[in-house]
Amino acid sequence: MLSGRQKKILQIIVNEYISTAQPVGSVSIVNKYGLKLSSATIRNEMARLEELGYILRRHVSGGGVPSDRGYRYYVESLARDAEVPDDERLMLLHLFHQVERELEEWTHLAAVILARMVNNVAVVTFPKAGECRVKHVELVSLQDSLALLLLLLHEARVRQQLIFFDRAVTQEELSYASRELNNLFCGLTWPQIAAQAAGLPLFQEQIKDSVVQLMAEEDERAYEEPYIVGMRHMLTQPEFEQHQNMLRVVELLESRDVVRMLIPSVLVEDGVNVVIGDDNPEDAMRGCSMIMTRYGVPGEINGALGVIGPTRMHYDRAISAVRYMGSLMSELVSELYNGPGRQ
Amino acid sequence: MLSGRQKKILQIIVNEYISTAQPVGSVSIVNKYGLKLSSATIRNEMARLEELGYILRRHVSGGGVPSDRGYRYYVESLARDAEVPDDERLMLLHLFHQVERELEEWTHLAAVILARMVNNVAVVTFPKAGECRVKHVELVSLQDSLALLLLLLHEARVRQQLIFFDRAVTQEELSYASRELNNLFCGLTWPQIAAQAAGLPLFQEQIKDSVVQLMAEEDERAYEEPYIVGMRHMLTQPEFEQHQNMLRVVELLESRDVVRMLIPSVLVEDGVNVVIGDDNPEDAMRGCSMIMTRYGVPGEINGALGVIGPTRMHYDRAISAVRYMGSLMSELVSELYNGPGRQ
DNA sequence: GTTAGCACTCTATGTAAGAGAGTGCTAATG
DNA sequence: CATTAGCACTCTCTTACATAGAGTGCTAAC
Repeated sequence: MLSGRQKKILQIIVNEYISTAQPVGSVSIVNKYGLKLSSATIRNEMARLEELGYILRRHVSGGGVPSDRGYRYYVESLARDAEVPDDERLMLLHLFHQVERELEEWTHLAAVILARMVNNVAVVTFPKAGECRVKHVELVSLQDSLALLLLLLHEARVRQQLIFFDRAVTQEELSYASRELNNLFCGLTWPQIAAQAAGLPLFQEQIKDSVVQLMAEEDERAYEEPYIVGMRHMLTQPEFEQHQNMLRVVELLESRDVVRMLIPSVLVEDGVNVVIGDDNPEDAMRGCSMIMTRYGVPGEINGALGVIGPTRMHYDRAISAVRYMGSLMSELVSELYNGPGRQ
Repeated sequence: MLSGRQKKILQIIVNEYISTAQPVGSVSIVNKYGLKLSSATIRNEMARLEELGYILRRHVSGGGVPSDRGYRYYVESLARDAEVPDDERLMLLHLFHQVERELEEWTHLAAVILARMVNNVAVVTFPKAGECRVKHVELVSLQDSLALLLLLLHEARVRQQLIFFDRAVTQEELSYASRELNNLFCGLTWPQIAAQAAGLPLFQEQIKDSVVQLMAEEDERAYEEPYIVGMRHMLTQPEFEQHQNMLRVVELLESRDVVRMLIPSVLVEDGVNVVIGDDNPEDAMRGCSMIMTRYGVPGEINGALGVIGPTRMHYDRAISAVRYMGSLMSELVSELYNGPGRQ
């Protein structure tokens, strides 16, 4: 266990290192924070902190740098409860009400704003229901034997696909089929649709296949295209001045795989999730931390959003920003989903 | 005018510098390319080339580096006619036929492939018709007074918008309105729709407004979201080892503004468009070149695609790749647009 | 338990020297 | 007259070394 003084010193070291990116020495601690202690005492305590693994030294006589463990302690005991100041909240609310009432706009805006708030990369996924259900089916003839299938799913999500028939099909036939299939499919998930008895006209069968295929794809690619925004901010951080570090992270982020892989785990638990340094599954992300949260309507719609940056990051700011943005997006989504009628 | 020999030497210098990123000296030219000339002669010619502005020297006694002018000459006279080898073409064709028959998939795939072909950033816009026209209108009731407007435009592009009515509206009313409005709007542009005489039921008027608004937006934001892919490739280039250079370019690319601004000019002329170094309007792009082309169906659908990289880039490869990708995408688009019936 | 004092360590910075690459010029050559 | 050999010269890059500065660890005194 850390003593109160050790805690305090650790906090100072982390704060100082976070904002200067320079190893923190015992003298500067005394000078800047006016403790009623001498540098020698600080040194003793720092030696203890190093022993316990909370700080590291790059060289025997270089100042202290927080270890992952140090950051973790800092986050657990000191940075959890920060809040976004009221005026900033207001400004954000305002921003969100200025754009179109559309999920796509919102998720994108959330990513851009979040990235700017924390000066790092922001990740925001499009929210998605557990299993998609048909809301409406529409067929539009494009040419003789070519039609467009429009599939409206719950949460106002639209999917489309071209369908080629092996014979000419008129718009009337298609309209009729739309009505039929709407009655049959509305409200169902794709396994339910697939399980329906056959016996449809041949070309309706073909449409059914397309519907099932589209929905299966949709369910499968859970969080396909997260917005990943703000590299320009993150790359101004001094840790990325070395070309190699920078490259590894850019590669990883641009491929999106990592981010995508990480998201499912976030959705399990509620609240803000902080992954620091070594905890990252991916090697290239060892020097980075991620702060993520789920958002949406519990049990109905789930999205994830968060921040990625170097381990040396303003955790208090990042955590509060992520938490607030999550709650804001949850509100927006549930408003959209449950309808705006019931204020 | 350059003599044949000067041309040859310039070509060697550019080639050599492109692949090594090192200033090219007179001796290495003689050694590597087995010219029947001494290094002194090469030096004389290089002095002349420098005088004419085709090459630069960083220091009095550092080898030659192509200037923007040198690159331009190189591109004009030497790299215009390269072609993508047949086997690579086949492979690409194959790749495109493996994915879904969908524009979005294609544009994204084109960007990814192009970036990998040239080891730089690729830009691909979604193609877009000059003026969008209504193909189909559909209305789906979501709640009492909330409906979703689905607007299908030509080129199988779908737009959607939520509409709030000030009274409850049934699905029957909406379906009826869909049919009515389809008859009225089908094939029209938004100014034509807006110009139609009024006299519709009030809530249909509201739908009309939404349609017009959606289409106007669509026409306005011409090339909104180009795919910009492959930073990881470009950033491996040695010119981006300096943090500053890297930052400037990442910032520019991530903001997308520049790319968006550049695209209209590309669409004017046919063929592959090469912008080298200083020609770039944006300061931060001075060290970069862009190779762009339009694609699509002339006069009907236009998209742009191309490559961005440091001025020291494999122009022959880049130009041939862009040209081929343009023609490939044009084929795909026109096939989709004119229908696949007429091979 | 805390602190002053001091020797010690490591980095960062600046300077100097030498190697290497490449040039420009001059004079000789075919 | 174009070409070439030869050579002095220039500039960068690397290595080595010295120095200043920051910071520590330890010991002894308070």
